[in-house]
Amino acid sequence: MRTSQYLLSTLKETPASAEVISHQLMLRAGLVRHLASGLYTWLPTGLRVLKKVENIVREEMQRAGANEILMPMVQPSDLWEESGRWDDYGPELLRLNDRHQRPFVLGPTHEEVITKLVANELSSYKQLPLSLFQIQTKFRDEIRPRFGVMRGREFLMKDAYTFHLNNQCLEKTYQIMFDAYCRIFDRLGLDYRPVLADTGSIGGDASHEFHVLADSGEDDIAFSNVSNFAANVEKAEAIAPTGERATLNQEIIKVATPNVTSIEAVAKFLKVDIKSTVKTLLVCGVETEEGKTPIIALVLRGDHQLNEVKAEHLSQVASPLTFASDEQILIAAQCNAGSIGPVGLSCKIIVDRSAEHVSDFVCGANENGYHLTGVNWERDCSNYTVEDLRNVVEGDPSPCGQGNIIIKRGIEVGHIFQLGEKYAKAMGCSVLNEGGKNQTLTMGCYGIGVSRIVAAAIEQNHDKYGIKWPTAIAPFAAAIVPMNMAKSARVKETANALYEKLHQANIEVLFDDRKERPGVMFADHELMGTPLLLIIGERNLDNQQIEVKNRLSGEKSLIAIEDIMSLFT
RNA sequence: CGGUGAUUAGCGCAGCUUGGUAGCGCACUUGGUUUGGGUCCAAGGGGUCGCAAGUUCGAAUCUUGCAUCACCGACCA
Repeated sequence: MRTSQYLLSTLKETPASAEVISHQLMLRAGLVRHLASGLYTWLPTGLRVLKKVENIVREEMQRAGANEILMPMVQPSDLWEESGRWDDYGPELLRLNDRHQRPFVLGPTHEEVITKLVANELSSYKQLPLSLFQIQTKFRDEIRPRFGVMRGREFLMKDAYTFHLNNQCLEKTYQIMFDAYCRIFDRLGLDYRPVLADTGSIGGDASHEFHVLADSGEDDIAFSNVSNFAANVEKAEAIAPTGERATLNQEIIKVATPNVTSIEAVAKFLKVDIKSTVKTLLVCGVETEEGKTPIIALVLRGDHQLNEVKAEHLSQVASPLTFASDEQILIAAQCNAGSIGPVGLSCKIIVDRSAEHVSDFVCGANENGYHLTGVNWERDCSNYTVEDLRNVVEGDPSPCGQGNIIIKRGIEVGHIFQLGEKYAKAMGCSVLNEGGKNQTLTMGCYGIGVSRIVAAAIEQNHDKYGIKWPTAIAPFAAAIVPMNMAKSARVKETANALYEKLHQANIEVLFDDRKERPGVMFADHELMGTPLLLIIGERNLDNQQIEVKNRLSGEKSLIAIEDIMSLFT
């Protein structure tokens, strides 16, 4: 490709709306352009990278035995009604009507379509297991798109679905997919980790997320500093403190704490360690048969954070997690949110394992402007149950039993899980088994955010000059950068000949034939992250050499023109 | 949806307090100059100042409403 025929749109200045480095560089290097919130046009350079990621994903899926298909993005609503997600999915699902006022959705995912397809196509256990995948645009009307293509509303995703007669078979395929994912991220050249994940509303047994480690990531990942344990903080168990609770030696006292509501302020005001306080959060419970919403108190140690996923999984707690309104709080505790405590509370009380381990603690008095000190479990409050409710924090013992937790940020680029029968049952997806009986299939599903990977790769690979693409996904293998081609016939001839040679050899090379000064060219190619610059100048032509600069290592070297192909083997 | 901030040329910004013919840098066009790290000089083109209403002789500037965008929280590949 010659720059004179190429849409090379680099920017010197960073657009003000771009917050994270990958978004800034994607705009500056001319990879994408913003159209509307969460919607981006991929320019030639960006599309080249996207296609490379896509191809690696495709090759590894095929190697794992999956068949590529392509499903429609626009899907009839009745499929979604059949699965129950027409009501469950919420406003993230973009719904639209066609000219006959028939309702459709823009596909955020394709479980319905594929399960229906397989229900129609398969009839015998002999056809199992079956793996299908597609690489396609998804649309999710995200509440808050951000960080460019990292969280767009429209994005490119690889979604694979596998179908099995039983769980053993599903587990086997799940492992094959797990391994395929590892190969994909290895080939992409990214620093990533598979981590244990919450299975979410879908349920099922096993689930892993694949995270690219980066400080700008939106997820917290808990690692063990000793073993290879890794889990999303949402999922990581906070194990119960060991040993006996310290013996109580204080009497319960009510103290005035005027206008002090937050737990930090209370600890400071009363001059106690925040670890000797507990906080009480009121949430909605599961609706009763009479249609009433009970209130449930969740009690955590003052310095700990509620893990909403864990709370939501409790059978008594409403899902999605809903905090009690101010009115509900007033009715349940006779006070405002800043003064609630477990003592004397009449609603169901669930105490976090760590909160249950403190003695002589401080908590709200269920009276505005007052807290209690010297409170103790059992003596002062006994009607409660104990659960794991909090987020793990750095230094906690690892749930694997080895070492302590450290926490790092990650960008979720893949998620695999065992779906079970949920969709197969709903969509009537079954085959005849060996005994000639109808048997519902069990499914797995496996996603990769292809466009997100592009952004994640940049987050992990850049310097002050621009992007440093891992070789496997660089938009071009090399750029030919001639010095003052307009003045030197020799440089021009050599550059053209070199370009023809590389082009003939199917090497993706960008020939910078602009009439620009060298500095401009260098800056642009470094911004775009081209791995190799082939610099042709009068200086080295007497020796039939050109200079090669490596973007990743920064090394410069001279190479004989005739040996140029050795760079690409 | 809640909180914060923004909206003036393709991009980055000034002008608004104190209303009076819309400006700077980059980019773009033309000519010259320079040519191994974003040269320099000159001349140009490009804006109904987010939209609407109001106040006023006069609004980018003051008032009100609306829209859009971004960031912080719940969603997720």
